[in-house]
Amino acid sequence: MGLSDEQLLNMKLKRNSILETAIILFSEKGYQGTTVQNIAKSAGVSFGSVFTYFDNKEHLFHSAVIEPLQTYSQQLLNFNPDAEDFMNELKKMITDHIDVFAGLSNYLNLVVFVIAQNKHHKSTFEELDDFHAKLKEKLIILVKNGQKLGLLKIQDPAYTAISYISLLMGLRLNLTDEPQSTMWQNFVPFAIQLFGPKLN
Amino acid sequence: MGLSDEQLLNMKLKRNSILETAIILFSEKGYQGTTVQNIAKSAGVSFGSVFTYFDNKEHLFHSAVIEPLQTYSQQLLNFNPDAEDFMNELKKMITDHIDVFAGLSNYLNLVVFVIAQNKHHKSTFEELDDFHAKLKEKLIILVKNGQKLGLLKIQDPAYTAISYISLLMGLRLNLTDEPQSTMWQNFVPFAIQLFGPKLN
Amino acid sequence: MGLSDEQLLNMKLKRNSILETAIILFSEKGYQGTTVQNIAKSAGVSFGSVFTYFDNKEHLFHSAVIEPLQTYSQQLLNFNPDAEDFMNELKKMITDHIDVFAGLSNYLNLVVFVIAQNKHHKSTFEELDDFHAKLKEKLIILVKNGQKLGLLKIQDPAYTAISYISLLMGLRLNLTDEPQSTMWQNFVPFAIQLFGPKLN
Amino acid sequence: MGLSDEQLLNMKLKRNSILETAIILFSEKGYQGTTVQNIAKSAGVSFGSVFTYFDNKEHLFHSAVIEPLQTYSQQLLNFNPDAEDFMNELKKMITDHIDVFAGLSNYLNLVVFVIAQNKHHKSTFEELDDFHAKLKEKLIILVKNGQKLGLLKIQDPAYTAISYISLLMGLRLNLTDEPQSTMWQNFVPFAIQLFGPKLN
DNA sequence: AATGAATGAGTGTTCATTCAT
DNA sequence: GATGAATGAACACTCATTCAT
Repeated sequence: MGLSDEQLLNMKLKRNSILETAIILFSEKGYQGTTVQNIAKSAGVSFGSVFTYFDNKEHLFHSAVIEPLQTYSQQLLNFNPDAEDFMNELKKMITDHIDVFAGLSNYLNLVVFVIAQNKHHKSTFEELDDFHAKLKEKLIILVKNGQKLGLLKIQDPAYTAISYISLLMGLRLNLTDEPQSTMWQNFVPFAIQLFGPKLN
Repeated sequence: MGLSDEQLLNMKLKRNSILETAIILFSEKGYQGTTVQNIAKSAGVSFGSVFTYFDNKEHLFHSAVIEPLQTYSQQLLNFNPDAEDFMNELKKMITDHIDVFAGLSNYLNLVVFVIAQNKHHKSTFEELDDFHAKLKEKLIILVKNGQKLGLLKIQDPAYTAISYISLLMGLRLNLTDEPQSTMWQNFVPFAIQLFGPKLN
Repeated sequence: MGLSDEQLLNMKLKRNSILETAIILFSEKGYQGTTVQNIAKSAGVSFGSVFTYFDNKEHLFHSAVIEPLQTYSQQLLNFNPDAEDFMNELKKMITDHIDVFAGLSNYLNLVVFVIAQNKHHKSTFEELDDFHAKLKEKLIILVKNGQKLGLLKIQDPAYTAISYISLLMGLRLNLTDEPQSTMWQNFVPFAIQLFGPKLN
Repeated sequence: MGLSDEQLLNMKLKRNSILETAIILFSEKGYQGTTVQNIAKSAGVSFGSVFTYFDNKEHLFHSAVIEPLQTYSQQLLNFNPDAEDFMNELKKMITDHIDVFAGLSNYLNLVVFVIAQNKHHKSTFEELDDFHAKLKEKLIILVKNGQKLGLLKIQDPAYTAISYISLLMGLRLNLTDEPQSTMWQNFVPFAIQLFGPKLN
């Protein structure tokens, strides 16, 4: 006997509720500082239900890090390195990226925990690292095009990409308290400068 | 009858050994992921000895974060915002800062943990934040002077300072694996660009 | 879906088993001399189960002292200070009290520990003290009535009550080893004498 | 080379200071609730010194219970069961006993702990029990004499002795808070009644 | 004799995981 | 599938005792 659609929907909602709660709690208190009980209570589900949806705590953590990555990954990779109107595309990309990072508040803490404890969360770290490599590669292509077009100064494209990503992550750490405010947009010009534009 | 000089020296060494081990382990596995037993074994002292030198685990963590801060703080504040040869001072400062951050490898993870879990490590966070504010203020003065001298483009000095610090922290996170290599120096030009120099 | 009736009954039995074991062990070895492990093993439950039923050791101790008090309290207050046949009521009360104290063997040690360490078990002590005050008050009324009726010699009713309670407690301490024997009944006449009866 | 008189005196004083502190602390917090560190600090001696004077904690506890017993024992046995003026001797004895118990405040807690935990403090308990037996025997002789002289009603002398000792101990437990006040003397008539005097 | 650092067994408590209902 | 009681390994911390100085 299969489950009714309603039941299936219900389960999906429940799983989501657990996952979202987990992201918040893990990001505030870390992996070890968060208990399964905490998550269950905050998510309003019974203790045992957490294990119905996730094999164990480590899997839950993994899902909390990796599942949102799909969305963010799309948003962050959503630029055209071969765009004709290069400078506009660059500005648009940076503006979009800043927007995404401004909204990441809880989630980025998770990423930082995984990076900091990469030996403990090995497979999770590797998935994050894959995305990081992908983003870096696409940025390198972008930079190379900008330089070919004579719109960016000549400087190492890989270091440019790393600097840029680092700035975004560093900002997220430094502005932890900030409301996801318009203030973030003020950093767009600084990010652009890292790319070495010949004219602003 | 007090303790002999030799004993006192020995105790100092022992305390140091515990503290340095704690920095490494806390930075690799976080506060909750590190056990006092771990630290004792790695430091080659008995379990009980840790408590001879530190009241409890929280105090040990606090010391692990705050005591090295004295050294780093001096190094990072060691620049002259009113220097006559402004551009040279700016380059020298950035080169020095990059050097310091290149060597921070384990320690910065600790800082990141404190920022990420600032509610849990409240008093520790506040001390870090004090230093951060101090550094920011001094950088702002520097930027203002550079702009007054006509050597830097006009842009908000506070945002400049935040961008710069964020870049340094972001780099440290992204280059976790890197040997404290000469590679780091390649990021100096990118950091300089954040300050908006009129001529490179 | 709640728990089945059978489960609920089982839990009740388990809680009781822990509590009774705790009373025995605490009374034999004191609060600090008894470990939670001891109690769990003697009660035949797992270590963790103790904490399923009692928040912590202090709460368990509190329950071990206070819960039986309800029963004993009823038994000890079960006399009529205004009875018409005064001397019979007095004798009946004393006989009953001696019976209760004869059966208290383990429990009274607990009470004694709480009194002796009243600063450490403050709230528990206060609850015991409340009962003590209630018993004393009711005894005072009884004595006053006996004196009004001309059946008891005139002596301070409060001191009479204290002497009587003290005798009961002192006996329990001194007869620790005694089987809860008929021997106890031999002390009834001595207790009566404390009340100063004009004719025996 | 022997120790000077001054040194010997000093050691005696130090040992005494430790012992007296131990009596107070053990009586307030029990054997397990008191740490050697506590005692050392309160006595104003170094931690290690405690072990210079007492082999271990158990020995210290034993001494704290047994050494004062010499004094109290003498005071409590200081009556003449064959006195000619029987009733006066009885009253004097009771008055003296009440005085001693009024002053016993801390010490009696110790006794109670030993009785309550007699299995744990076995040898200490036995020494206390010896004294108890001695006191009981002497009281029995006294009672027998009083009955022979026709001054006390006929009742079992052993139970009389036990009742009397129980009353004293019970009072001490019940009046823990009381200043060692004159109030205690008010209980003399009640104690006398336990002996069954034909005329008061 | 005096000191207090060193040690590690033992304590109360937490918590991920299992499993019967 | 949902629940939460049961379990015991693991943790931070305490403390009696030892011992070098």
